[in-house]
Amino acid sequence: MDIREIAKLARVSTATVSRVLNSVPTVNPKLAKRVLDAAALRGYVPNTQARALVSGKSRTFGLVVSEITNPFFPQIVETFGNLAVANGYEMLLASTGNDLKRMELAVRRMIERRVDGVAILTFGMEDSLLADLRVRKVPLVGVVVGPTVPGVTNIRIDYRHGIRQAVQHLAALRHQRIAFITGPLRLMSAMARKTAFEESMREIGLYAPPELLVEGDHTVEGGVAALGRLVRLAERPTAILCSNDMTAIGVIREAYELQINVPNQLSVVGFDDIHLAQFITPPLTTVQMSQSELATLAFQALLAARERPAQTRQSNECVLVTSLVLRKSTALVLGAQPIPRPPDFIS
Amino acid sequence: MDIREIAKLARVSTATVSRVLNSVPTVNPKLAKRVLDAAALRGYVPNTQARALVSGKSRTFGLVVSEITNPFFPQIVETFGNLAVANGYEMLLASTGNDLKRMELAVRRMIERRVDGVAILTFGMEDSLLADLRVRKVPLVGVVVGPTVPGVTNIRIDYRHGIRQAVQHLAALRHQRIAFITGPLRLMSAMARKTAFEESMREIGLYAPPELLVEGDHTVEGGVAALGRLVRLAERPTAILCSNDMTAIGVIREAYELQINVPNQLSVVGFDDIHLAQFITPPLTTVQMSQSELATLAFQALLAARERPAQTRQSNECVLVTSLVLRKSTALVLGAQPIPRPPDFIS
DNA sequence: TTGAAAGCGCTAACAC
DNA sequence: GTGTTAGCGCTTTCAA
Repeated sequence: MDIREIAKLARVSTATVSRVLNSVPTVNPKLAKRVLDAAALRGYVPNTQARALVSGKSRTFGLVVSEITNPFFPQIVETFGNLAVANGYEMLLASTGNDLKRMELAVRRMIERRVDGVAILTFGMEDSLLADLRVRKVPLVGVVVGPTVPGVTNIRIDYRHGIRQAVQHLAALRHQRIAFITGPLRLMSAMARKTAFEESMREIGLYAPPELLVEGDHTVEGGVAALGRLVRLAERPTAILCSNDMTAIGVIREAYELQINVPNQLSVVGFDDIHLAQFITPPLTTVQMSQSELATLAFQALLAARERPAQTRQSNECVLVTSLVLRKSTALVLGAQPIPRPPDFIS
Repeated sequence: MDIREIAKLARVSTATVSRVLNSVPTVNPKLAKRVLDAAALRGYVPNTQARALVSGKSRTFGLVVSEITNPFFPQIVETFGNLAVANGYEMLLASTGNDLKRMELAVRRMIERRVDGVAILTFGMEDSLLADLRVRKVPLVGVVVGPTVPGVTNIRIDYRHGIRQAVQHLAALRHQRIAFITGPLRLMSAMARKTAFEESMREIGLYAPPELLVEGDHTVEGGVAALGRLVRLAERPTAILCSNDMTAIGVIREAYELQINVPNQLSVVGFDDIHLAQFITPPLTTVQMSQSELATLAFQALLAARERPAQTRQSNECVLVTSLVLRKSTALVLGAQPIPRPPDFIS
């Protein structure tokens, strides 16, 4: 069944059917109704491939993430996908696992399917991803940590804001020995978080000795291992800030194993605020980086690029702010004396 | 850049280029090399829409799930997506939230993009999903709980096997008051799990009184609420089997809140074995329903349907078995006397 | 305002 | 074994 069949049934030309289906306003309402009725009668659905072929637009956006099974990403996929559908687009999903081969495969798929734009939300716009897509003038948006990437919409994450809040929150609870468990330091995003931590500490006159900066890998297992190392220290930390929530979950799990009470003997703060963070025991205090906001920023940038000619697209930049969410995994440092209440002003 | 440009560069016809690119074996290797070189030189990538248009196959499979943010599904999406790519397909993802409107939208999208098959992994092949796709002879595969659905590949889940193992495991730990927290009972899958529980109990001469069967909703919050109700009982259960892992996580969280030790004062068993189950505290004993196996079964069925003409496709059925995974959230019932060791045979 | 017809990039039947 | 060519289903000039 095709447009010709509907045209014949409605006794108009295929051009008119096409116009009606694309809401071209200059069509006689009488004819339009005939077309719509015919289409409904036959259950006609236009063929997207034919449309794409002639229009040169696939109405598909690519979304590149690190790993769908990483709890950080499903919310992004969900939001991006919903926005896509709401705007008549489809989403081409690629999960690269930060692996070069898979990145190249992802790019190849995007090009084959002629996507109208690609959002790279792997927290590092790897060159292997960019080069081919650039040549083909595919609109690009991605998360940036270092210098602004030219010819691309940059979503800059303000790690500092949330991490500073976390550090100051811990300091307010009288913590001084605050450890930081990093992510894999080859990832720019992990590096940026670590740097933000160090700067935030320095800012309030605290010092994080090297033994309190331990490298994790953004997995639960990594958190488990990292706590294992930290408790062997002569002087243990009283609080731990983690580079992501999965790490924090690992820390809490291992603390339980080691009979260390969280938050009373050890305060733990995560990063990301994945959905699950509020449901672990105790509910995790963490720095929120809104996944839905990130996905929305990325999608909007792609949608905007659609209208604009390629040369007008100078690299613009937007910022995603992070901020602390207080839950139950932090407490006053053990043995801290409450400051005595001053005599009441009135009585 | 198109096939003609490559043809000209390689001094052959477009037909030959097409043959080379599709690995038709009867092409002169000399010419083939010229074509491949030309394509590589120009970075030529065939246009999938044009291919789809002429071949009538989009090389896209639809995947319908309930909710990507439900931790059960990302692994399915991952596996299905990887298999798709490995076989030259793309995945069209739809998340319906068991909502009628969204289901219909999903079907519409699938039809518009002319998918070559649809896997419905929402644990209930809703009629609103099936009708339209059937009319258009789209190969279908789905999870079935009740009677076999005709004209579709049915993946039947053997809930009984795993749940029976769970019940017998608890019984072996001397539990007699075993509660079951169900999912939303309008879902056939939740109903099937509940039934499997009741039958497994009866089978070993245990009885689950109505007050020990409480309705949850497959969320963490639901688990929290359900435990709240169970602890108010005059005679509390000593073990709880949950209809899914999220519920179990909720139970464990609330137990912590109520100072009930899991597993020593309360044994908890989940269902699904989501990735996270092994990382909560204590690691969750649960009934595994392999997500990757499910996705693989679904994908293979779609791939197989591709070769077969529509009428040959009588509804075939395959089974996915569930089975208990032992971790740390269950223990001997409190106060159970160990059975005294008999005098040693030798001494 | 509507229709006729060209053509998007590719595959496959047919001819050589 | 290779080339010529007719479409796949649609949009979009252009002419009426």
